[in-house]
Amino acid sequence: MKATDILSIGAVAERTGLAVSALRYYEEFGLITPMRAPNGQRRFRRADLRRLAFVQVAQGLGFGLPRIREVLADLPDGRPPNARDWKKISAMFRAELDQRIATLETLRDDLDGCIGCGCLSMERCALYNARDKAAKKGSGARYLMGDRSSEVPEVG
Amino acid sequence: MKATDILSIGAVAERTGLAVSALRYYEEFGLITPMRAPNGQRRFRRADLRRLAFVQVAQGLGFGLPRIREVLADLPDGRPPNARDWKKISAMFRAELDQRIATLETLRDDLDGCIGCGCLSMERCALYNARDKAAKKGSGARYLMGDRSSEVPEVG
DNA sequence: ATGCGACCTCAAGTAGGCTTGAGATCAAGC
DNA sequence: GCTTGATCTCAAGCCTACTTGAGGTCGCAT
Repeated sequence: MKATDILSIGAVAERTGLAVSALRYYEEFGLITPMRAPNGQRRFRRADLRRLAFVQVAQGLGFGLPRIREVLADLPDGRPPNARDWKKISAMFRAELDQRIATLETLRDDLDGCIGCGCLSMERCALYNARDKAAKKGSGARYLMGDRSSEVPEVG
Repeated sequence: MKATDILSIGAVAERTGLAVSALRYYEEFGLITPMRAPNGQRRFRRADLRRLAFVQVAQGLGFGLPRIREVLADLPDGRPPNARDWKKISAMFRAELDQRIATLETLRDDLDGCIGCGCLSMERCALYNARDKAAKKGSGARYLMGDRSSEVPEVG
């Protein structure tokens, strides 16, 4: 192993694009467990870089940190994840994405079925009722990946 | 108009399924502007119920309150939204959903392309890089509609 | 020896979307 | 007259994923 296998928090921040503060937070949260130098400074290994890459990808897929922590607990710590490990994870990701896509498509279809009715009836409207199944799972956080709520789509 | 056209906050809460506190918050936020009884209590009209139904649907579609407020500003207050109003809104919703679905599908395809490689390379991995475009649009809030991050999908 | 940058800890702040609590008022029922 | 329940206002708290700030240490270069 080369000396570059042991990295300071600043070096890791630069490599991963994560903020130093985020790295410290991740440690506190239990996503990574860097070693410590005698002076108390954090020392990161390759395995930590892999874990962090995983965290970033999983976040991009929309997973929350608690869920990511769970999944990380299953990933090998000392060796790179092998095809088997990765297949397991990716199958889960895929199921997750398929689920989400399906939900959105249902919503879109309901929307199409509703165009022009303008009812939004609490008793009858498919869209109104879709909300119960689709939304309000988490207590906060309803913004979506790729959310463009502050932009104004130019539509008719 | 019948007497039931004027509702107390409690009655509205019951009808819409929203908490009383949420209704007050919505007023403060500017989503609704209920009238006031001489004693200071809020009095809601049918129009308010429609607006609230709209808020719930829009939230289900993943819009944030600021965006919903914008859209509501365009909706008629005194009369039910007509086909024209509704078509405008629904076109926007649809664009929004199509966008989100496309993003997820891209992500899923990248994922499929990556299965078995296990690299998560910061330089080369499509998934890792997808994160830059797909995620981190908002500052917080990465949870998704239909998020199941606290459940564990039974996979392989 | 002094200044600089990188690091440390711990506490508090941010945004979004609410909820909860304290303290007050009001209408109705007994 | 008094309690009960619904309402009111205003302030503070909660959750996620962090950032920011205060105050201190470490090691190196000048």
